[in-house]
This record gives sequence, C-alpha cells and structure tokens, in this order.
Amino acid sequence: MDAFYASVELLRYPELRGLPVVIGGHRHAPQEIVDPTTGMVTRKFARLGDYVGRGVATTATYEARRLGLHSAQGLMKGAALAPDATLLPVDFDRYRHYSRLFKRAVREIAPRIEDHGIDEIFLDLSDVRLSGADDGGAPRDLADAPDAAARNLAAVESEVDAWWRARDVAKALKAAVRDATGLSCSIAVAPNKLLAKIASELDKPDGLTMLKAADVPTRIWPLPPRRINGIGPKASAKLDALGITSIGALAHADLTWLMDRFGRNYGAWLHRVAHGEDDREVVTDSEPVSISRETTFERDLSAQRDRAELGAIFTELCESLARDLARKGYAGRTVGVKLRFDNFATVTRDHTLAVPIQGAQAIRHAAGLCLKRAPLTRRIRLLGVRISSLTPLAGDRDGLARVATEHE
DNA sequence: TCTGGGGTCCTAGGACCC
DNA sequence: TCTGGGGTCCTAGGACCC
Repeated sequence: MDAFYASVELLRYPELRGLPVVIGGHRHAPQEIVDPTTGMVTRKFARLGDYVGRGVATTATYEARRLGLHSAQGLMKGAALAPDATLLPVDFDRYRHYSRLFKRAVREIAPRIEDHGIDEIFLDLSDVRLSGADDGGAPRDLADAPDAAARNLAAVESEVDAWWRARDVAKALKAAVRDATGLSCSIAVAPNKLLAKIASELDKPDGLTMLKAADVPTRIWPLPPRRINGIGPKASAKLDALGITSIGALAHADLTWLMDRFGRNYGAWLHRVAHGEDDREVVTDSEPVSISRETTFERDLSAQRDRAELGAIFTELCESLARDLARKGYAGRTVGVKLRFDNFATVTRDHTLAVPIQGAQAIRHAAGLCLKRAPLTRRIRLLGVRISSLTPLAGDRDGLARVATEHE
C-alpha cells in the first residue's frame, strides 16, 4: 500500500490532500470547531513545529517526503525540517480496519496470500485466472506438440500467455483494492518474493511493475544493496566500506570473499540474492511467535525514585499483553522483559515456565522475576513485556479465526 | 532536539541428555 | 593419565522489517 497510514488519514481529512502530512505520536488529535450559526465544522490540526516529545514519524505523505521527512525520523527532527507540516496521531485500529479491507478484496481474486505486515502481502499468482476474462481457454497440453521444436515454441507461448495474464490480474487487484478502500497500492509481478519486493518499489506510488529474471542485470543491479530486504543499515555500511555500492557489484563479488567477511551463511545469502535468486514459498498460514507490549516514557525514570510510577506502568503493560493474548487465543510459556536505558542500551531477560500461562497476574509475576535479574542502576526510558513459546488455546475457534484475519 | 512499537530470524554459549 | 559426538532447550543480544 502506498504511504499507508497517511493515505488512510487523508480519506477522513480530504482537506489535507496535497499538503505535507506526517503521522506519528499520539496526543494531538485534530480539534473540531463548530460554527454555532452555520453549523459548519472546521478542523484545527496540530503543527509539526509545535511538537514536543519522543515520538517518531511512522509515515509521511509524498509531499512531506519532498521536504525531507520520512518514517522512523524523530518528530522533533522533522519539526526543525518542516515546522509547517501537519502532524496527525497514529490510529492503529483504523489502519487495521483498512488492512482487512484491502486484504479481503485481494483474497477474492488471488486467495494465496502471505501477510507481510499491516500494509504488504505476497501473492502466489501461479493458478490465478480472472473470471470472465479471455485467457485463451484451457492451458495448452504441451505433450500434444508434434516435436521438440514445437514443444519449445508452445512452452514459450504459454509462458508469454501467463505473463500477460499476470499483468491483467495485477491490474484487477489494483482496481479491487481501490474499490474496497479508496487507496492506491503498488504491485510488482516477478519470479520470486525477493524480486517482487524490490520491484514493487520501483514505480511507487500506484505502480505496476513487471520484472523477468532476465531483467535483473539492467533493472536490479544498478540499485544500492540496501534495497534488498535483509540488507539493513549495518550490512549496507559494511558493504559500502568494502567498495560495494550496487547490487551488481555485490553479484560480481567473489563468493568466498563474501563468506570470509560476512560469515558463511550471510555471505552465501548475499551472493544468491544479488543474483536475484530466492526459492522461498508464499506462506499462506502462519502462527505468531511472540506477542509483546512496550512503552517509551516521556522522561527517563529511576528504578528507585520512580518506583511507584514504574510499577503502575509495568502492571498496565502486563494487563494489555494479557488482553492481546486472550483476544488472539494464545497462552505462552516464556515471559520476558525489555529495558532500554538513558544511554539507549537495551537488555532483555527471559523466564520459561513449565506450563503455558495467559493471565495478567501470572504474566506480571513471571515478568517480575525477570526484572529482578536486570541491572537497574541507570535511568530507564523504555519498558516492555513479551510472551513467547505460544500455544493456541483449545476451544477458541473464534479466536483462532480472528487471528487468521488479524495476524499482521 | 536523539532515536516508537510491533514483530521475525539468526547466532552463540551453556545446561543437560543419551 | 584430561575431557567424543550427537541432540534439544534456554537465554541474551543483535540485525532487520513494517
């Protein structure tokens, strides 16, 4: 989905279209002002320049991106860059709603969907046929061809057919998503998930990109390695320092040289992905591995001096986690805490129980044991509680069905 | 004016078992 | 009279993703 959170917000605040808007933080909802005589409603939006706090931008409209604003950027930093941009608070419930809408619309056309976050999916289009479309009838039986050359030709023709069919399917998907949500998305059709993901960003927003394996040298190799899903800031910086600034350069790097510098597994993986190779399946059903809640405080808290406040937040986190767990229909055996200190260093502590738990009190008790083992000398900026080693709760078919549609 | 919140996967060491 | 070779589970940290 294109600039998903921001685009959802523009649906309800159309007067912001065309303006730089940033989504982030949580305490600055627009004020509605009703004119007592006319009854006309005008909204007063928060100005990014007035923001004070520790929030980051989750999404920026394309107009805001032109001013240098982008996701994961601190809002205070963004405020210095573009003080007159509009700031809207995040509304996850609303985004989840639109997420379900677009996924449902897609599922009607292409049922083999892999969830990849709230605003992304992978689709297996192998067996998708548009109903009512003239797709040349039944697939040709290659065995009917009289000789090898004819079989080859028939195979090529059938591949070409599939290619144009996939393009029509992608067009139909975009139309269905727009009908269901009023939102635009960008789609790429490619031989695998790796290439589809990269290609889907080549023509954003509202893109439709068709990419064949043979296109990799011309269209993928010029891109920086960072565009590959799995090459983040660290690996990218290291590649840069080694003089590798494009995916093509990575493809031409020696395999053993890469493995020596990045480890056997990661080095071999870098080599494969640079050549566009990826054999991962589209996974249509998956269970969550962990569920967590965390919060960053408005000011750093001391374990001694702010004990009461920390305790209240800790309990609240355990209660929200227990609610999430119940809503999704799971119990878990491993409870963990996460602490981030004033110097941004992060520690975690885990505790595994003999039997799965799900209640807030049991979670709070186990998390308390973890907390006792954590260093508590520095001031704390973030506290989190997590539960893993999950087992679905028997008898909660409703819950499981909800998980199947909500799991993002 | 430092850097959210929700996740997944990988690595590495140690305990423990056969 | 030095300490094999598997395997699993648990813990902690870190890179990465949306």
